[in-house]
Amino acid sequence: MSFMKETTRQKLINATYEEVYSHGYQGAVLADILKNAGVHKGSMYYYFSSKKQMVLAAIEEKTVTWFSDRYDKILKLDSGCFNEFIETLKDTQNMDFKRGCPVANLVQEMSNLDEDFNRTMKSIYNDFTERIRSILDKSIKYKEMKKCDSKKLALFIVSTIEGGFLSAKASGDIQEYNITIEILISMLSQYNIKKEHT
Amino acid sequence: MSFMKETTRQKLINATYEEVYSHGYQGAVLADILKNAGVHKGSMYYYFSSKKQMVLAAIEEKTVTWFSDRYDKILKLDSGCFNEFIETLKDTQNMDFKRGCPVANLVQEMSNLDEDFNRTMKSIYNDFTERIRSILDKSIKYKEMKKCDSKKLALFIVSTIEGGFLSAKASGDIQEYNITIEILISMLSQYNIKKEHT
DNA sequence: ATACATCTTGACCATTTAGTCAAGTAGGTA
DNA sequence: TACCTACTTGACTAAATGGTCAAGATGTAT
Repeated sequence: MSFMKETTRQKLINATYEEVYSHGYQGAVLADILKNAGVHKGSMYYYFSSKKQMVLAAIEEKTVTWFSDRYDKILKLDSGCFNEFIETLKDTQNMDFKRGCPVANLVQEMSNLDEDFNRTMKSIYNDFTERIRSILDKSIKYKEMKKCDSKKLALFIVSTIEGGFLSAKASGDIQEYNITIEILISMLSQYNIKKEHT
Repeated sequence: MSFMKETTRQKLINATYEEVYSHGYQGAVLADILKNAGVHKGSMYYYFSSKKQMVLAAIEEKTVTWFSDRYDKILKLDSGCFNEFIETLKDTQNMDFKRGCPVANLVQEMSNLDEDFNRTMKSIYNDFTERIRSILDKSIKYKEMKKCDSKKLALFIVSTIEGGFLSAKASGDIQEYNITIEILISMLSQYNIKKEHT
């Protein structure tokens, strides 16, 4: 029962996330979500009060993990944080350059149109930046990185990642992301404190 | 006649651009465009075969100038190109951070959904990058900038600008654009060849 | 004046789409 | 068995929206 409840709700959350990631919020068609979830309409309205509330729930529950899956393992490290971060930046696995960044997509589409979306996306975007900042702070703490304004630098890094993501989506060429990251890394290397031996 | 023709068509182009800039393509409502343009529906279908074709025309005609208005004056310069470029990056006039970058918005929303939009946005985005590249090449030519891979660097700069634009839209804080640009400029300064006197 | 081409008007249509609802099913419990 | 709560079903509705069309206006050339 409680198990079934989770299953139906989770099917909806998953299908909603996919549909919105592919078509945006305004382009997401409820009937298609329901078809892909294998759930009937009335059943959906048992769990969610509206399409918007369901999408908001899907975004919050699925997008938060998008970045954390990627960067949280770094925060568990004590040493090697900086290098591991650089390596992670280069890793394009699990990145869908055709559809772009699910967070950026919704920021662009909805932030200026709906206050609830604005709040949600702002929070997710900010969490991402704070996560990067934590990595920088740890790198500084462990003397792997020169002191700097980590808040500003984190914002710069996030902007560049998102911009690289966008460039790749615009051109249809993953290389544009890779090149952007390559230059970002070369610029970040001026903050790197090379270890002679460890 | 030919004058009236331009007027009606131009009213449609302008209203379409505004509507799409504000609500995206999928959120743009034809009736609202027509109301704002002060043009009747049948009249619109005299000039354009569909909503999509009208939007595509509006994007092409209005967005191409978005960046060129901003950067073309730099290309007319022979010396001082690099410094002028840096100054222009800092200039946030005519930038609407609530609505974001009109090009980026449409890339995010439509590039993976429609081949015509994909082609159009790719072309505009590429033109922008090429324009930046020309500025870099000129700076290098006039020895205001160190030699570098201007194509890659231009892409990096565009990615960062767009990412900064996105960050500002996400947070609702123009400062996030300013900070991103500030760090970009400090990183670009390593390419700068300082003139002792001129 | 007449005729032709260039636009304009707004009523009308077909489709899509989010949301409602009353009836039904199933599992647990007394 | 009887009953209750938790959930499911799918037909139905109302509104929004892109697109069509036939008739009308306007201007220009002969």
